[in-house]
Amino acid sequence: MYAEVIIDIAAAEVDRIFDYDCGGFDIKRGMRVSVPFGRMRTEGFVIGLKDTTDVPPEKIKAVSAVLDRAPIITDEMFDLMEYMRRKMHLLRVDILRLFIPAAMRGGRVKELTRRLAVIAEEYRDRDPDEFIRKGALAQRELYDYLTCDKPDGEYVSELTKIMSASALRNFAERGIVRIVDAEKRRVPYSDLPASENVAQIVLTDEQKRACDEICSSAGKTFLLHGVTGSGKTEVYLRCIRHTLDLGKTAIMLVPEISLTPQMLRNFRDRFGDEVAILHSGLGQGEKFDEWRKCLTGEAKVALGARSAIFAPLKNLGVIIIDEEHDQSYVSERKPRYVTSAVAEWRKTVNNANLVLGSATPSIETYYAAKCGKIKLLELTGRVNGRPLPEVRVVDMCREIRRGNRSIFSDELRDELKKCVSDGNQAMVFLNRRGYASYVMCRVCGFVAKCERCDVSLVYHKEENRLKCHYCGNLYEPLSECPECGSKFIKEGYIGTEKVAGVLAEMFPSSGVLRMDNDSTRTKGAHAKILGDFGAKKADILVGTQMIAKGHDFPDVTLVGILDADMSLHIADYRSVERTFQLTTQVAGRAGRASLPGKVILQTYTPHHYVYNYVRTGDYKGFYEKEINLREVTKYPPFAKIIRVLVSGTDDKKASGVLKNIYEKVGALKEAHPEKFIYLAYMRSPVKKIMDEFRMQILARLTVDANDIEDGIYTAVDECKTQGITSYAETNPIKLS
DNA sequence: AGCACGCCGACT
DNA sequence: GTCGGCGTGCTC
Repeated sequence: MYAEVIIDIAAAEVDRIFDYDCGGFDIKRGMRVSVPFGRMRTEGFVIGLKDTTDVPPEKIKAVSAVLDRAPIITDEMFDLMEYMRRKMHLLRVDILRLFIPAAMRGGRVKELTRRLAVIAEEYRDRDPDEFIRKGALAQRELYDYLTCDKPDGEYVSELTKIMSASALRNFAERGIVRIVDAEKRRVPYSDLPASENVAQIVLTDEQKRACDEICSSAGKTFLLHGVTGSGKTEVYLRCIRHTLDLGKTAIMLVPEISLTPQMLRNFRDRFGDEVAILHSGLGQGEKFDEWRKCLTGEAKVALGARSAIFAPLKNLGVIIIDEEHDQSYVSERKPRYVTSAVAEWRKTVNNANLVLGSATPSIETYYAAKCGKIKLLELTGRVNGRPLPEVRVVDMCREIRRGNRSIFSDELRDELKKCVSDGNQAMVFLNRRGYASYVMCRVCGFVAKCERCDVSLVYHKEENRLKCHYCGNLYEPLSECPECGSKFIKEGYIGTEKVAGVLAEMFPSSGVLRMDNDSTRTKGAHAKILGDFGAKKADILVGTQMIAKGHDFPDVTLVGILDADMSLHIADYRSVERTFQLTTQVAGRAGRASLPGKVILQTYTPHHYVYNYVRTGDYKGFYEKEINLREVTKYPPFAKIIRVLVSGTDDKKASGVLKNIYEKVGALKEAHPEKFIYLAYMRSPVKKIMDEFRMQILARLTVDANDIEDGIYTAVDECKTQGITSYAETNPIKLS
């Protein structure tokens, strides 16, 4: 018997099938094996078994160990691997690595069955003084922990993190603690149905109709369009409940940021132990446990961020993607994949339903719904019947003309004062972190730039350093211009750090919290800031788009949006859409409970059409305007944009590779000119990052040009060169 | 990813 | 003469 093995090394050269002799092991497809590879020993995935091989016998080596007792990769996932390889041109290893938790790789989890420590029956209700000597504090602590906190036992691996390992060994030797096979542990099913009575929420007619539509279908895709507070989550929960009742399983995806404790509690309340949580905040061990619960069928619902779409659940009945338009569903790093494409695939093979939910769907999704490709379900009212907050658009040019040069308009300042003195809370949104976005000499125009990247530096006051937002490099702040020696240094656009400072001065007695990439560096900082604000330890929360999503603060009555134009003037066909989504989302934070909300949106282009639709909360109006624009200008969904990015430290070599790819694409255009709307190559808008020069090819194709799209991806594969990174992406979310 | 093979410059 | 630079190629 021969095993077809994919070696666990992420390199294009070894992303092939290697045949190994099974060596008498009972190997099944989907298990991992340890194999000799060249002069080393590596892990590999068994993707198939066969009786004969074409490889000459002298080359064949034997598997040296089997790492799993049972397959960890299901047949569905192997099919998905094949699909992703064809469609997205990814390496098989990279895909397989996405499917399993990191803890499984590199022998970090040696045994598939984990060891569980339980207090032995005969020691359970005895006086510990009889068998633990007086000074043995570690033993005493362990005994108390296992009898009181973990009467059902605890994993040895977890236990040794917080308790003395030697005390545990001592107990095990004396028979006080029994070490049992974790696989045999029964799930306590008993307490599960109890929580159903917590809240018997009565659905609105719209919610009920949406639930009925979804639950009575199979193999369909839905867009659930509903404003903030329209009760989408309740619809999701009901659909999942219904799916479980049918004996099927469910995946629910949310943007990482929305995985708040409330959300988790919601799911735990409804689905108890049947829900597995999968997200990056979990420790490796925890993640492994949750993932295994999915694989063994112990869990029926997987709740998590993007990567939870790969949860190893069998018999999927429904997949839900909440905040469908969110950028976090497109992976930016190494294996680049689009979550919705994976979801669509899993939906199809499982004959499951796919529910895309959003208050501000992406134009492409709404278009698909309008065309009848997917089914549109709408929730038009808010569950509490509360009107959407009033949005006031303030012209900042007018403020300047009137002599107000501060970052706040008079109206926003007055409202902030009123809000705080009324004992309410406010949120101030600015999508730019740091203190000042660039530092410029007023005499000669010198702008401080990063040595390694083609971007200007941002001044961070707390650190008193100039910082590069691309590579993180820090520089000494400038007191004078290094070019001309002048002391007239001007600070550019303000960031959240400065706003927080100004507000702290304006409102010395009310706390001001700041939430952005810089203030949430450390683990748990996130939860702390939100927790403090929720507990009203501060009256004002300043932040970037981090504050825009999924948090309910009942006492927030005012939302200030500074410089809403920021995302508007980015040279990108989606910039208007993004501005609409972002501002609408931030605006939705105001007035969620009993108090009415107000939003003050500051802009230098108050007459831009997008603000009209933001003001009235008119998604459909915005959509109509935008879709017309896309149609006449031939942008998605009426075209497909392919971007090829090539980068490397060697500028010449990189541009050589780009030229090679461009020639191949040019040949494609020659053969099918009617499929190309646009084709060009150029330097990337950010010419250099981390000392790597970046250049790109942009192609705009007709929507039916799937073959050309694949041709471009193939051209990129064929031009892979040592030391040069290159990749293609379709409808990229950013173009920098 | 590793590691060997291989073909040109400055050292004991 | 040899030690060693890292370019290219192979691993069932």
